[in-house]
Amino acid sequence: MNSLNYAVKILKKAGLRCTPGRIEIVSILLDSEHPLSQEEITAELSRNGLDRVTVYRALEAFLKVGIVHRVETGDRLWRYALCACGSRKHCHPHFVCRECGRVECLTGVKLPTFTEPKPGYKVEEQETYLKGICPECAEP
Amino acid sequence: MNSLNYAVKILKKAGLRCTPGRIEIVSILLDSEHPLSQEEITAELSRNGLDRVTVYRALEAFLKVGIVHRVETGDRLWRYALCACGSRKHCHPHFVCRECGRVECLTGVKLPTFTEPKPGYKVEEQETYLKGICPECAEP
DNA sequence: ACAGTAAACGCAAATTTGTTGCGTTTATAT
DNA sequence: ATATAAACGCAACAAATTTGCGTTTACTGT
Ligand SMILES: [Mn+2]
Ligand SMILES: [Mn+2]
Ligand SMILES: [Zn+2]
Ligand SMILES: [Zn+2]
Repeated sequence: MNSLNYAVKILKKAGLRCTPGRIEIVSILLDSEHPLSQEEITAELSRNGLDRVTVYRALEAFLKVGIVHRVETGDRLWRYALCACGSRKHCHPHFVCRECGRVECLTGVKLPTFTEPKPGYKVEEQETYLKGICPECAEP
Repeated sequence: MNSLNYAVKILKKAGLRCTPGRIEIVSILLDSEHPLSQEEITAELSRNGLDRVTVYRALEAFLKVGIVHRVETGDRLWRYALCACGSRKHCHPHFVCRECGRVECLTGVKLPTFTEPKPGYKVEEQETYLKGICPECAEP
């Protein structure tokens, strides 16, 4: 199944409307290997694409129903990726390259469990960011 | 030793000038149990406090010499806390309450080690945020 | 197929958070 | 005491995201 058809399926299952714009956003996220910002998504939209505001609102809606997760690396840019785990919660750590800024989902890596780091503190979700140098930016 | 005198010591040791403004910022951070944003710091400054630009520049200088660390919880607000470890790198996870938004340094909790999560990815620093409910926001 | 309705959209303006430029003041070393 | 670079204040700027509001469109049920 191509990513456009799969996008429709994802939206339907989430109870969202299948507008051409939202289908394309989901499909772009499906085809991307790493989390994307609004600007990166807008740049990949076909001609006569969507307004920025519309992209923001779509991503917010996707987050609410849990089909994407939001990656917050501290550069004040929000990036979004489709969830394999079907929840808006993070189920893997993320790698951030200090050289090229690229962000990557470390889907194969387990998160350690912090159930109650201090008495009375209930942990519901965990985010772990590993910052360093990616293979492409490493000295050859 | 009161926090004002201790602040002077910290600034001197870091090679920064001991201006009344910077002494007060360090002292506010010393007295705080949790990381503070520019706005929170400005609010605690004595009358005829500092310009907000000055506070930002002081925090940036503190970060550069490693006397504070910056906490980035994804709400687009940077918060700063004094380092026990004497480095700008994170040496403990942080807790974020989804109810009251309060951020806390979990100084007692060890960070797990991810040396090379994927082949070729060199990790230099790690940030871990635990999100959930703090004791004060938990149902009684 | 058709009408009603709430969701999605586009555009303009606003908001939030942090940055830059530049002239003035001040802490500190000599 | 003086020189000098660091620190400061103010105004303007900048980037990312949000809000308001009127219009369009996808779906639901005839
Ligand atoms: Mn991810
Ligand atoms: Mn901390
Ligand atoms: Zn890189
Ligand atoms: Zn709380």
